[in-house]
Amino acid sequence: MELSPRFNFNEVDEKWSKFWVENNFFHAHVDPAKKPYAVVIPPPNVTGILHMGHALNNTLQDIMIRYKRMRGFETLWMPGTDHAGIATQNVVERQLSKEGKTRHDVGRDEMLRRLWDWKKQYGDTIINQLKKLGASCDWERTRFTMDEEYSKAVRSVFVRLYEKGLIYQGEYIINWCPRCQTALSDEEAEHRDLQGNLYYLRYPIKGEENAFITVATTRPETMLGDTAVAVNPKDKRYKKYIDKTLTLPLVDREIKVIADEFVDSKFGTGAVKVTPAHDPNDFAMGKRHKLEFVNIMHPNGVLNERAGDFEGMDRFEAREAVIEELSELKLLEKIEPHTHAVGHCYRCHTVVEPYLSKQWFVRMEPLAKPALEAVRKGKIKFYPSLWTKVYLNWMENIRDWCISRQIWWGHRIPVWYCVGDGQCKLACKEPIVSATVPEKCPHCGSGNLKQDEDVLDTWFSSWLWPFATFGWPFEDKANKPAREELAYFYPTASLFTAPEIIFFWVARMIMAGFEFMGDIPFSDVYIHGTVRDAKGRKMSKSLGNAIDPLEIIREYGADALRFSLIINSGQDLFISKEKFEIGRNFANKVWNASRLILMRVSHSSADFDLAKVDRRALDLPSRWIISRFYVTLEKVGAAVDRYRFSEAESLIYEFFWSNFCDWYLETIKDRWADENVPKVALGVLENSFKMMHPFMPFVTEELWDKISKGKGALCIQGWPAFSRKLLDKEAEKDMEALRGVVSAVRTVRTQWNITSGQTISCCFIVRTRKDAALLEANLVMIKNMARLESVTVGQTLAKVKNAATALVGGIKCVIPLGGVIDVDKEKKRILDQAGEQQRLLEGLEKRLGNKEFVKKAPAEVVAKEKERSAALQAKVRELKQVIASLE
RNA sequence: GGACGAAUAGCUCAGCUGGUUAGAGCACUUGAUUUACAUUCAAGGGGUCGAAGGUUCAAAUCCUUCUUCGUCCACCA
Repeated sequence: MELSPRFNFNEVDEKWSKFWVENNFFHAHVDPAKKPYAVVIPPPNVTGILHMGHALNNTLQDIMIRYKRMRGFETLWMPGTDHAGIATQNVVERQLSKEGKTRHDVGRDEMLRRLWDWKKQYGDTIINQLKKLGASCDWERTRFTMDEEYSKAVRSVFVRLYEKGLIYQGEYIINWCPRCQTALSDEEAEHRDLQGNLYYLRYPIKGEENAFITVATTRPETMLGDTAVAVNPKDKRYKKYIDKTLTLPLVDREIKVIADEFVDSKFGTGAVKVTPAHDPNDFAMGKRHKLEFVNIMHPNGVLNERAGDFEGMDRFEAREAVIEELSELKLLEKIEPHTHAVGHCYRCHTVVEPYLSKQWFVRMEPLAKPALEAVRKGKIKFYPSLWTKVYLNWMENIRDWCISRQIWWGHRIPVWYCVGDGQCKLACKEPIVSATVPEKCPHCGSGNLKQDEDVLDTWFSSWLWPFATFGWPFEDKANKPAREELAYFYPTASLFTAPEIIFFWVARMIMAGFEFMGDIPFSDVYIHGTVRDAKGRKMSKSLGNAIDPLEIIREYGADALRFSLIINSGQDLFISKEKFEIGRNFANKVWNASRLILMRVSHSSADFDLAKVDRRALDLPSRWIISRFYVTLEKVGAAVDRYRFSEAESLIYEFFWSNFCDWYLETIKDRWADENVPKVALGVLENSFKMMHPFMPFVTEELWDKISKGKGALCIQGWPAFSRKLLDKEAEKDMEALRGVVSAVRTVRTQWNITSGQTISCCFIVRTRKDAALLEANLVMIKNMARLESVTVGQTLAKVKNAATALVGGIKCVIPLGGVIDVDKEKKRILDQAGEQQRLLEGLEKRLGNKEFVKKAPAEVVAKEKERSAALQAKVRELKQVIASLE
């Protein structure tokens, strides 16, 4: 069979991703004979296009899922997308604005129609891209957070929590995005340090000439909504002013000086302006002191009628204007530069406004309790474990969750208000909370009901993902199979996500799991690093530093993308395009090694069972490579089990490239006619495909298909079985010795600048029969690997003039070089070597002479050191003799 | 302000429970190639393991302090 000299991933990738899906290999079902292993995908936004973060996240999941599938688990990888309320609405609003319209121009129904159209047209984009990556999801189950069934779960959860008293409505200061014109949760407001100013404003004291209290603020425009000035009751400077009346400049409102412990006397002037409607702390103070709440702003950030002359100005415009006017009135004392953290909308990056409005909230403390316990007691484990503390710290200080959003794309809040038809009584003011559309008001019977305008936070649906994707709460009683599936696969096994998602999603899923399923949603949480550019900046479209994974797939192949990402994924990844060469080169190496074997080996050799072969019939390199394979297999499995994916790949890389290709395949080059050699080569290759498949599914499936046709698809093969008996310690040790000998000869070759045209011979001088036998048995291999013309093995120290020498273990290589050798140079080299060994020996002997060491160190350490010392002594002796022979 | 992490070759990092002469990839130098692969092979140079103390027979590894970076959280107006 002919293979091209390059791995043409372009011809291969699509073929297999189609093949896997068409053959339904990834469809999971209840199988009592198998253990379940389920992972739910972090649902990407429907607006999403695959970026490096997705590529990393999904490759990790795919490795684990493919690995577990091969290990005999019934694996389910549940895919789907998230409706991403604000993000999606923003996308469609941008389309609208190209037509010169806003969502309010077209109205809610038309806007929703457009949103669904958009979803139908583009919503599968990222799903298709995940298929290109090789993700082995159960695609039949692909869910969307706004599927009808899923939406039922969301409404049901709202009603349940409301009935439990865990959902309430109230007027509070929330994070408001004036551009999106919606409330945001605390997590959705991203704090960034901004260079701003601290403005010192003077508020005149009523009835006193030229007397002021100076307050400091970063947002001077909010002074228009001030309803008090607060000082610390212990602050001696201000004691006399407490309860005095001030005149609020520009709006001429009379406000009181109040005393509140919250005020930090050391900051600013020690006196704080209090704006209860525009600042969370002031809001609390306002409640404590029963102050008036003056809202000076429209939802779009433009000042309203309460702002007097400033009405109609944007908040930042007003800031300038207020300062200018106060300055003219000589009421601006000074301006100091001041850096402080300012919240930004996580979707559009507009500066968030603390804004007073009526919203729905979830009471989190009761939900957090079991979720905290589960992690504290280790029922849920984080990998790496350091994230445990981050999680616990947040959960211990959890605050209520604002879940209403003033947008249209999402799950509409299942609350209705009785508008009444004349006969309405007081009771009808109670909202009607119902999972289904109520027909009439339960109090007055009126059918004139109006649903709450708001929708729910996107995360209020995604926190149900691990069970709502199965069809929970199964209101359709006939849906028995789905119930069984949930019972079988829940709790799921592992969750793979990025650190910034811990609060948004992971913590909330754990809470929902306990609240609605009475159990953890998953037992392991693997937190992977962030993908950054070579300079360490986050990859982002706006920075223009993003590398498109699809471009890498086109140019280097999906396996190259996957392999390169994972081998760099120990912590945060610093990625540039060249980083993907390692994966491309490795996939190509796998391809070419297979090509070599295919060119020499007939397919009948494929039935060779590595695990059952009689080792005694094999040559040393074959025994060695089989043992190396099993050592690697065991370590790779252990690494994946511990979520150490980059380590697993390094092991594979080292084994396949440095051991199998560079040594084994090289040693057998002239021995394809031997009985066992082709079988071992093919056997190791086939088993390597299995071991490598979770990491590089495409190239391995392609090669498996070429080499092992008839055994079925590689992706559903069993993981090679391991047992200690398959290891061959002796072969490993012997082969290491011979590799050292070969390397030593090669070094001498390079050092003496011996080109390939020149043939040299080597004499090995050994002390033990065992070494002699080892060399004799492998002379051909050594000759080939070290490119030697002739080799002899002797047991006496030959006195050879003009010879380069090298010592490996107990074996001395003597290479007569005739005229090429510069005796002085060689002498110096040997002397240097001897000096170094001597130093090592002295250090060792000092340690061995230390009674404490001999007494306290573990016996095997002492034994090892003694052995080493003996070997070093022999070596030093040898080197001295070599020098003598050069005299 | 709090919490957590990192510092090892020019660069990116591994080094897990203290125990051979601290490793890998990239980059660099030199050489090889009618041979499966130049997306290759071989050989080499390059390290006071951030600093200072301490514990120990033994420290890159454990402890303390410091320095420098990073991440997350937080209402200092």
